[in-house]
Amino acid sequence: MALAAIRTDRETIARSEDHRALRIWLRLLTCTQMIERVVRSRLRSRYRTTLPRFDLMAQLERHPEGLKMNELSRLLMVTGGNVTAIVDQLEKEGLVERLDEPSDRRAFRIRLTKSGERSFTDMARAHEEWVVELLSGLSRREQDELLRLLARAKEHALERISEMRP
Amino acid sequence: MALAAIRTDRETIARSEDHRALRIWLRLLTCTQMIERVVRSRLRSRYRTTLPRFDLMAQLERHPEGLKMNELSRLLMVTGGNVTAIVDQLEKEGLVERLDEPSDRRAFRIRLTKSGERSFTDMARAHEEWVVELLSGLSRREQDELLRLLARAKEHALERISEMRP
DNA sequence: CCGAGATGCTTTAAGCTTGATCTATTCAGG
DNA sequence: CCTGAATAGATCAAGCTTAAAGCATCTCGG
Repeated sequence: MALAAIRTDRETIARSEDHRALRIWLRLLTCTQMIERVVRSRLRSRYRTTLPRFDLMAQLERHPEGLKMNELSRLLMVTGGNVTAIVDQLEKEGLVERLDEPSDRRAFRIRLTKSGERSFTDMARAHEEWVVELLSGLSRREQDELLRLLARAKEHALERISEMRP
Repeated sequence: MALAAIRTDRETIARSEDHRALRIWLRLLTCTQMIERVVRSRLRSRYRTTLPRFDLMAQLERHPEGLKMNELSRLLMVTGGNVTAIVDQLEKEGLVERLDEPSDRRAFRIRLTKSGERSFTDMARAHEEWVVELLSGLSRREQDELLRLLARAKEHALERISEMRP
């Protein structure tokens, strides 16, 4: 829930030029949250898991040699404390394992177990189907254009962020 | 954190047609989360508040006559239990008040206090500046096009959702 | 070689969120 | 008028998330 100050029904006519930015922001939020809600709900009801766990397993699936906690933290863009708790849960379910890192006794290397690999493959297939279906209303050209605009919005926002002081 | 199964660095060349949908989804997520993170951080450090509270106050600012809990729940798209906790916190800080609803003894009407109105006006101005700045890298035409594509993506996704079984 | 600073991971408190459940109240139909 | 169903809001357990603090370990410069 992260709705900005804007007219009663979200996407209404802007009061001024500046409101376009607020409307874009609001639409980004509602689109993202709508798809996220569907995905979260499906993962919970069909696989008894959660989206953060799924995402973490997705990162591990792409790195068969495993990832360190701080690498997971960076890739997933969440804090180390959060990664610790999610890895704890997955380890408890036997889906991942913590392996010692010989070159650094502070660190661990997290890897999917065999059970975790099978489980993830199953969920990933369904996940892709859901996302494809939810976004299938856009034509090929519209999808390409949306990708391009989101990429531009992101890179410009990143520029602004690096220029801003906290 | 809701990253899907996709190539190591997020926005890489799709393996197949279906991956375009995943890439769009991923870009939606990273754009949204990036802006959200900035806004949350600013609200916390400069105003000692949180984004959900800001959003709730935004809804109340537009309804001077107040809103019932279930109306807030619907507008903010979160569960009633969540609204209860956030209203509790804002009431404790003297920013909102719960008024009896004469026609229904089960219900309350939530309204901003004078203090809450002043506080919100202050934050809303800053919030709009931040969002405008973060999205200012896009041209006017690109912003219009992004709004249009997000609207189309949303309406199509809504259609799919209403057709899907849970 | 040693000490200060940095790093990796964990723990803690606080906040948000959901879905299920509970109590009090309202409403509609017989 | 009465009863069963629905509704409004609160509570609870579980999960995610952050920022800050703590401990163990590593690195680098003097």
